[in-house]
Order: sequence, then structure tokens, then C-alpha cells
Amino acid sequence: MKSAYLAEIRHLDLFRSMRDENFEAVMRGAYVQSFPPLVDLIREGDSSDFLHVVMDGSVELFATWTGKDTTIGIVRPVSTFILAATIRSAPYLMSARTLERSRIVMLPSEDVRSIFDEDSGFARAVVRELASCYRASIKHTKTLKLRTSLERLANYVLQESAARNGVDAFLLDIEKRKLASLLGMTAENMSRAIKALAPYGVHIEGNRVVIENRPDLEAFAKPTPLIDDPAS
Amino acid sequence: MKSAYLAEIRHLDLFRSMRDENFEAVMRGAYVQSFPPLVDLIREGDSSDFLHVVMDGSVELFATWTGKDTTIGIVRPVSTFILAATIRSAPYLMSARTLERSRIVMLPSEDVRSIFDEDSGFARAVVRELASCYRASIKHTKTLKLRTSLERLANYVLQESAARNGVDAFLLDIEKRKLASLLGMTAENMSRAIKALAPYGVHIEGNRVVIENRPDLEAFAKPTPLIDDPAS
DNA sequence: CGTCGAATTGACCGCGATCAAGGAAGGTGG
DNA sequence: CCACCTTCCTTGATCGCGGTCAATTCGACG
Repeated sequence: MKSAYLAEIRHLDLFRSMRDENFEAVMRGAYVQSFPPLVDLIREGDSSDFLHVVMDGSVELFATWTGKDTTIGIVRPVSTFILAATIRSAPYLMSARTLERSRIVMLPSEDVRSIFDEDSGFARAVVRELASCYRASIKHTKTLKLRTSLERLANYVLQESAARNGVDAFLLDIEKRKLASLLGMTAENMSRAIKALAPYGVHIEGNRVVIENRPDLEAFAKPTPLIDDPAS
Repeated sequence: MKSAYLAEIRHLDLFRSMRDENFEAVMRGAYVQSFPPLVDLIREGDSSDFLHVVMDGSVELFATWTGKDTTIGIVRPVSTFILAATIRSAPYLMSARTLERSRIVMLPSEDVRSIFDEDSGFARAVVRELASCYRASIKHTKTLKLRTSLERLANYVLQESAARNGVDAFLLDIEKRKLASLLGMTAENMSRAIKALAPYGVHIEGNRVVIENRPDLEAFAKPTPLIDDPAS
């Protein structure tokens, strides 16, 4: 594996505080693979053979039931996914597919579990990571159950802006239909929601988002750190 | 604190594998308190001062936004709640209130965190617990986004039956309006959903549930372990 | 260009929310 | 012991958000 990747992975919260020897051990069994867009990486129900790390590109996590499917999240570099299944040796609850050409590092789950058992620094990092994932999932539940689709979209726009240091204009980095699914609505309804947001000072054309009246938008969206702050 | 409580807590997955000295240390700062029904134990946004353990009674976890509120989960003896906030020293994402007269053990968060830092057995137990919470939350998201309210109710009935060794008749241990909120619907809609379930072989009168035709119910509910199995 | 998938738009429908009223059950006090 | 009250549950009528179906339009790419 390229040493540039090794360094990047080493700097992830998850791997930063583990001992050198253990990091090297877990990386010995790792391999990198490059995938075209729309490749299924894992399927829900499968057993967890690898912990995945996204180095480049992006990966969609989604779930399926009786033919329908819904987007649960998007994973961007550099971060891991399906850590919980790896730790619990349990079947994946979500499927994953690449959205664009992506480079993925795969760490054998068994290696991760055995290092986890003997490196307390790593174990603590895993705890922090899982606590974050759990809290993110609770926030997702809250926005789904407490807000209308229009409110969810408005808060999404504010979140994306905040993630870019509060700029008022930016590009959506996700297909609208994926965003619709993530926010729990249909693609058609997303189109209408985008129009319906204009009176509150947001204009979206193609993938270009412009916030023209932030006070109005915030008055409508009523964001709260207890739902919308990705940290905390 | 009564030693009976100590023994029960000691047998929780979370505390089972920590060293004796550490268990005693974290229990020294603990205290037990008995609450009447409908007492607010914590409020979302507050900082996490205590890890709570429900010994008797039941506790509702719920979240609020702009006046509305929704039930996220019900905690029954013997288990803990808001572990993630404790570990991350982050504000609570959910509020908690007693549903009935309840006995709660409260462990100072700071003690939990410091033991967590030095007892790797405990740290691993925390990881397993958090991974479970996270996976449960994902399952909740999946049922919300992929199913209609009637399907959610049907699967809830099957889950409760399974939790009682598959009996065909049992009592709801939660108010219908709470159940409605948990499943993401209104109390009125719950009443109608209960009626609508009768053709599939389920009859609910008061808090008495009777499954009269399990094959029909299962054919309609289409349960899957990837959403409905509380373990895994 | 031509093609294919995404996005948009319109028309319609239905699930579930809301509003309003009535009934059942359980607890309390006279 | 019973009248009363509170609380939850139920039922009916109506509304609207969001889903579905269908038909264009847009846009990226070969």
C-alpha cells in the first residue's frame, strides 16, 4: 500500500492513538482497491469481513426492504464505515455502493477485532467513533420525526453552508434524488421543495445553491445544535 | 446502596467484565433515587453529569423541537441510558422521564469516564453496548423510512410476541399514545391502524393483544432480522 | 447529434395529521 | 358507594403533505 495512504489513515481519529506495532499489524493485512461508480461494496445481511476506509471518491450507505430502498448516509474521504458490524461480528445492516470512482482500503475484520482486544488506545478511539455514529443516527431520527420535508431541506442547506465555513453559495455534492432519499422524500417532492424554499431566501439551480437571505432561512429552518450540529 | 442492586448492576453486560476494584470505585460515587411517574430525569441539551441505570419501573426517552415531541425509546430494567453522551462529555440529545414509579441508579459521568480510561475490560463492554445502540437506531430509521405506519405496527406486534417466547396473546406494556409516537404516528392514527390490522389476524382490545392468524400477520408484516431482530 | 438518466412539472390520489366530539376506565372525594 | 373528574382511547369529518403516475425537459457524455 502506498505510504501516503498509510499516513492518511494513521491520522484518522480512529487510528491516531493506537500503538505503532498494532497499526502496522492491522495494515499488513489491508489492501487498497479502486472501484468504478455504482459498484456494490457490501450488501446488507452479509457478514462483516472487512472494515472499509474511503480514501477517494464517495460511498452511499443505503438500506432495502421489499423492493424499496432508502439512503442512510454518504461517506466521504477520509473515513470508515460499518465499524459497528465489524466490532460486533454481526451482519451488515446497510448496503454500500460507490457513487463515483473510489479508492477503498479494506481491513480484515478479524484483525481489527484482535487489535481492538489488546490495544486500549484503539479501543477508546473505537468508542468515541461509535458514540459519534450513534448520536448522528439519533439526530437523523429526530429530524425525520419532528420536521416536515421542507424543514429538513432548509436545515440541510444551512448545514452544508456551515460545513463550508458559512459561505452563502456552494455546490451540492450529491445527486438531488439521493438527497431526497436521505431526507426521506421522493425526487419529485424534492423538486417542489426547492421551489417552495425560494420565498425564504434560498435559490437552487442545478447543483448551485445560493442563500440570499440567511435570516429568513434561519427563521424558517429553526436549526438547533441538538439536531444539526455534526460535531457535539 | 443495597447490595441486591449492586449485584444486578454487576451482572449487566456493561459492568460484567470490569475489574472488581473499578466496579467498587464507580459504585462508591453512585446513588439510588426513587421517582414518581412523569418526573423529568434529564432534559436534552443539558450536559451529562450522570450515567443512569433503570432498576425498577420504566423510562421514556424522547426528543423535542419547536413544541412538538416524539418518543425515541423506552428503557426497562435493568439497563442504562445516555451512555454515548457520558462517554463523549457531550450534551444529551434526548430527554428522559419516568413513566411509572421508578428506581434509578445514577453514576457520576466523570467517574465512568475515568474508569473507562483505565479499565480495558470496561472499555470493550462500552464498545459493544454502543455498537448495539447504534445498530438499534439504524433499525429504527429503516422501519421509519421503508415502511408504512401499518407495517410498523404489525412488525411491532411480532417483535413483542417474539420477546415473550412467541406467545400469541400478551399485554401491551406501553400506553398506546406512546407507542404511536414511538412508531412515528398520531394516537388517532394508531386507533385506526389497530382496526386495520384485524383482517390480518390481530386483535387488540385495551392493552390485550391476540394474534389469531400468525401466517397472515407475517405475510403482511414481512419481518426481517435486519430490522426487527433486537439482537444481532 | 442521439442517447440515457436525472430533473422538472402537472394531475391525481391516499396516507396520515388535524380538529372536534364522544365514550370508556380508573381514581378521588364527598 | 356513588358522583365526578381526569385521562386515555376512539370515532368521524376534513385537510394537506407528500407519494404516485405520466409526460416533458434538461444535461452530460459518447
